[in-house]
Amino acid sequence: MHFPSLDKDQRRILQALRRLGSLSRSALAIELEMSATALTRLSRDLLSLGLIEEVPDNGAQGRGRPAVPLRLAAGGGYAVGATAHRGMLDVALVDFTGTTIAAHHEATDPLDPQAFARRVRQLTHMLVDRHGLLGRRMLGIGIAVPGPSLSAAGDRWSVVDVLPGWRDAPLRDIFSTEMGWPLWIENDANAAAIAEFYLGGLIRDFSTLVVLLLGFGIGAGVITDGRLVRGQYGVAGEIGCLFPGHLPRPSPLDLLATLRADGCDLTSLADIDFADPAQTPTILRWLDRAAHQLETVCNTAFAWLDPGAIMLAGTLPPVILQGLADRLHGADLVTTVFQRRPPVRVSALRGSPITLGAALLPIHALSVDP
Amino acid sequence: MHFPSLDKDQRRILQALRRLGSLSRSALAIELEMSATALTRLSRDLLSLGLIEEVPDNGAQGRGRPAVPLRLAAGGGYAVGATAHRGMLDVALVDFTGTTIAAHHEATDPLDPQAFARRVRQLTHMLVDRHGLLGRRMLGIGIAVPGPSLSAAGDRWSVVDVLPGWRDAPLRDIFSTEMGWPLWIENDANAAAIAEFYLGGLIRDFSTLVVLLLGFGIGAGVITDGRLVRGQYGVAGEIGCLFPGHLPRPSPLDLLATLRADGCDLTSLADIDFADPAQTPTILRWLDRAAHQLETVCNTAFAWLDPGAIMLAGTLPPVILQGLADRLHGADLVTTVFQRRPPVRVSALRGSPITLGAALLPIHALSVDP
DNA sequence: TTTTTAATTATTGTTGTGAAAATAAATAAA
DNA sequence: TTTATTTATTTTCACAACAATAATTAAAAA
Repeated sequence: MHFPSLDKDQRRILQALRRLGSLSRSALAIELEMSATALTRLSRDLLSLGLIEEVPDNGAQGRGRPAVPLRLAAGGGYAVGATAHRGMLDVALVDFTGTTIAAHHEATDPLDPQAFARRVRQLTHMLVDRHGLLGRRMLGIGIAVPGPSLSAAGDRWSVVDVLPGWRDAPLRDIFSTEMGWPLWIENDANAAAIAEFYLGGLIRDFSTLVVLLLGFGIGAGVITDGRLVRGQYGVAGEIGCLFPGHLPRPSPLDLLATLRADGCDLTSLADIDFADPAQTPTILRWLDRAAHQLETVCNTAFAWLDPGAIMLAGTLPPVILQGLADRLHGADLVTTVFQRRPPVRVSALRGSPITLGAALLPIHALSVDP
Repeated sequence: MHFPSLDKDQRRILQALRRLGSLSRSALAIELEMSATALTRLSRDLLSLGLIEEVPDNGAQGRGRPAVPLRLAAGGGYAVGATAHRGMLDVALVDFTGTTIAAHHEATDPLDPQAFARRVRQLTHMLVDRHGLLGRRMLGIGIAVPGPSLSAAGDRWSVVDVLPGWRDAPLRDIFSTEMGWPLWIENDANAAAIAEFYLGGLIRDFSTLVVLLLGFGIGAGVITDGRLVRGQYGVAGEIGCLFPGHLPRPSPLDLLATLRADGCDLTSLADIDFADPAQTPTILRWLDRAAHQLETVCNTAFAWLDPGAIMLAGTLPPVILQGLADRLHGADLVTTVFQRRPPVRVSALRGSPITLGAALLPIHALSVDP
């Protein structure tokens, strides 16, 4: 049922195109240090698989036969991503280039894994139908889950208690029997890291990065040398434990609680409004405190991992994330190697990086060797 | 000049033997999920390269043709490791299994990179001669250097100022012109991590680990999924920066300074003696403080990297390292996943893990794909 | 001698490879 | 307009690597 696995050289071609956009065969041959012959053959195979395509109408380039650039083909296939949250369900479809084809968001009652899988399957069928993808190649589905990315046995997940009925469930079995597609299950922060890597443009400049996900709790996804870091037991990046239990953590829920304690009458994260004069002072104060708490996180990330960038992502309004980034940017972080400024950025993705990253998991798996 | 690079499957065989000791061809075929035919061919090649050998006199095993276990061949080659310290120079030779053939330690005046390379070459020739290795295959030399493991340009090293004349020197050029052997240059803590991985037995149980190196400063080497983590700019694991500049760091030099401040008349680390009643109280006090400082380091290591084990290594007497480990072991670390105890251990290597790790670099390079 | 398990050897077909030659498609020059 | 030149890509071709199957040999115990 899996997509025929690709050659190492084919993978290298795809990854080069993902990083550099479009390149002619001869430019690829130079970039990847392969013979033109090999490149002709490999690109022919990838073309016939529909994973890449020739760029039409390419302008004048000087003497000689004009080069025909190659690029990833949107029609190379599509992949599905789904996120399991408390009280909501996100599904996204992306094409082979990573572009979003469709996204769906809905509020739900808490679902057990079986019900979740059934609903995701329904939604996928609906979206596939609506966007005319029936004939196209389905590369697989990625599911982002809050909690560690592996377990002792390798198939059970210690999902945090926001999802009743999920703890220690054999998610892989449940999902794959329910859906039948090639399946990837990943921690939500890791999924977000994948999304920022491929869609946030980080792949162009960096091979090592950290994504801080301020969601229901606080987690991090780590990529080094283009690979996800999961750790010995799958709990790498679980930085929530760095915050003492009796103190508030710099999460969106904490901001909400802070605002409420200050007398603001908010019911959900969506009500947070930096422009509201009643909220502004509290938010500013919270930003200072949260940034201060995150300083430690960033410092230890730099010390241990030396990422090319730290991305902030999560459910907070962009203004607020930017406020955190500005404060961290001005802070006295330890990354003074090579005189660079602390490269803390804010996610610029449209759509949930978690769900998009989940959808990219099947595509990522095509690009890196096992 | 490089050793002919090995096949992916050949590497897998070598790595399996390194992890499991010795296995028969059929056991390897099962372990690595390859056909017996393939295993015959691959092992024949490795045998003729002299990298593996058949284990003689293998006892009775029941009916059927007895299996002939294979193991790594000590005669498969030798590798050299050298460490550049302030005021001393370490060289070690290891065989292909990683066993130490010879080690040499000498005090020197501060050397510039050229003089260091010349001296290392001299010593290597001497040791090769003395141990009759002339006909054997030289796999290369690894050099461990204090400081980041890469640089912006990729060939210059920001070696810390303990080595005058080394900062920003093009070490790769200098060493390879001076010595002519296949060359690896690595951060000292990373080298120590390689040594603990292969020689400390960690490879048997873990693929992710952290080595804390308490040397002149304090650094760490990180291995995830069997690969060294270097980070975007080669400063991953440079955890010295986590300690505020105005406070003492829990390094051997700091212990020495603390002892002196308490009136003990010591001239070097070698004079530190836990059994000396004049020192014991100070050392105990220092242990408590140092362990407390290292708690943060361990916690952030667990949070970011989820290592299977954290090894303590360095120039301190084993009793003192063990004291640190005991305190960390009892401390309230965050690694309560799967109810395991914090796996903080003390290096049990005989010989300097830095120099041994440097010597293992050429061997490690044979085992992992680029 | 038979049985059992380990390891090797044909045998065959597939696949991937680089070098060199050939072809394609443009610009520059005559 | 024609021809030469240049660069990109493809084809041809001889060959090495490799895997899987089946048949064979090896070395022991029953």
